[in-house]
Amino acid sequence: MQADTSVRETIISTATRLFLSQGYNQTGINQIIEEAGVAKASLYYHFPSKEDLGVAYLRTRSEKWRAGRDGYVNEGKDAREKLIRVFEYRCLWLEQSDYAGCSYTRILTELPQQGTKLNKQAVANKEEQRLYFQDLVGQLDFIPDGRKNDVANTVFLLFDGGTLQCQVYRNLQPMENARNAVMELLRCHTKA
Amino acid sequence: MQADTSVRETIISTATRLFLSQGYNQTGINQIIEEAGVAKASLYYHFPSKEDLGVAYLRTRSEKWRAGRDGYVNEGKDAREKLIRVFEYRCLWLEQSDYAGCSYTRILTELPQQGTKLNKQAVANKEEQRLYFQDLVGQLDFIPDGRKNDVANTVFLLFDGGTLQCQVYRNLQPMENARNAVMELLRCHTKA
DNA sequence: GTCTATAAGATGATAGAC
DNA sequence: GTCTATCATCTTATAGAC
Repeated sequence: MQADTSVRETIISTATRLFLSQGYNQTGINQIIEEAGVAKASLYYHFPSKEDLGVAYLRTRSEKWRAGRDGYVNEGKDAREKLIRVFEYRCLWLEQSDYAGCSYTRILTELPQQGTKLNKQAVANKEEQRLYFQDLVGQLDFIPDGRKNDVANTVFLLFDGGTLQCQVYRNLQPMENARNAVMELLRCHTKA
Repeated sequence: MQADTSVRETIISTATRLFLSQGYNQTGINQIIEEAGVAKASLYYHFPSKEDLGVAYLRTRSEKWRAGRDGYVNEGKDAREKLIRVFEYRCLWLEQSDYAGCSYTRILTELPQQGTKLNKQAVANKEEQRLYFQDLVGQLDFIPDGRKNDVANTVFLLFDGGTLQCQVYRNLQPMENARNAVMELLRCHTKA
């Protein structure tokens, strides 16, 4: 039981490192088992297929993101501060992964075929992200109810755009630009 | 000479269709030659490797994008109208490709290894995109010079975010949201 | 649960005829 | 320039011993 958990987690963490640095399709099962130091049949004992390992990878990644994000964000004293802090935590997150970008988006781009287990998992993770921003913007009482959807959409666009461009340019500037744009967006709305 | 051009273009257009719908890594040489109706050695006569075909694909895609964009955008009467029209043309473009997203971004995500011919081509294409927005925003005379970089960055973030989310959700709503956000961003700056 | 050895098929690429 | 036939390698996955 202890050994079981350990091997399984070793495989996931090795796969995570390789998927993030090389991409899912460019990482073969052989490289994963070699660098994890386990036998091929051990991997297939814990995961029926590479796709199932991919699903476990996305789920683990999502749990870690949400836990880290909530811990950091909830130190903000109100919804406005919390929203800004999501963008600041995203900078830490991107730095930690060496600018690997968004794992959900990357899987969706590498495996565009709809309906597969892995594609569906990635879509679900992106949807969780969208709803998180919608919820947070909903708590901004200085924004009229009729404008909240527009603001939430714009914030989500800036978040995705910033994440993508940090991946492309391999530095934090785009995410900082996105955070600044959100701050200005909220300022504009207090004026209106 | 005539036949040469024709076969080469058939290969590129077939590869384009498959790369956009399935992704680069998930499209094998065998499928390309089969659907293009040419022999394997013919493909390797025109392109030394799959990567070279990938570079030709990106270049062709970029030429087509810039030609279509400029034709549509230059009907706008001033820089402000032109900027909005980029986002409107992007909607047409995304619809035409069945929401395939940005070919440059997708290649960068599928082949993150820096320094390869294909990766460098994609980075160059994205840079052209960034400079295009910088140039257009630079022509907006109602924006103070000191703010132009910030505005251009935000516009570029919304463009990339919109393109990505249209790919994920397979509809035009995110790009329309992005266009609306740009319109509001420019309105805010005229007020300030 | 973990191992070694192997299978069946796909991959990118080449040789040599025409 | 285009073809057929072939190559070495890599891919995911499984069988069966321990």
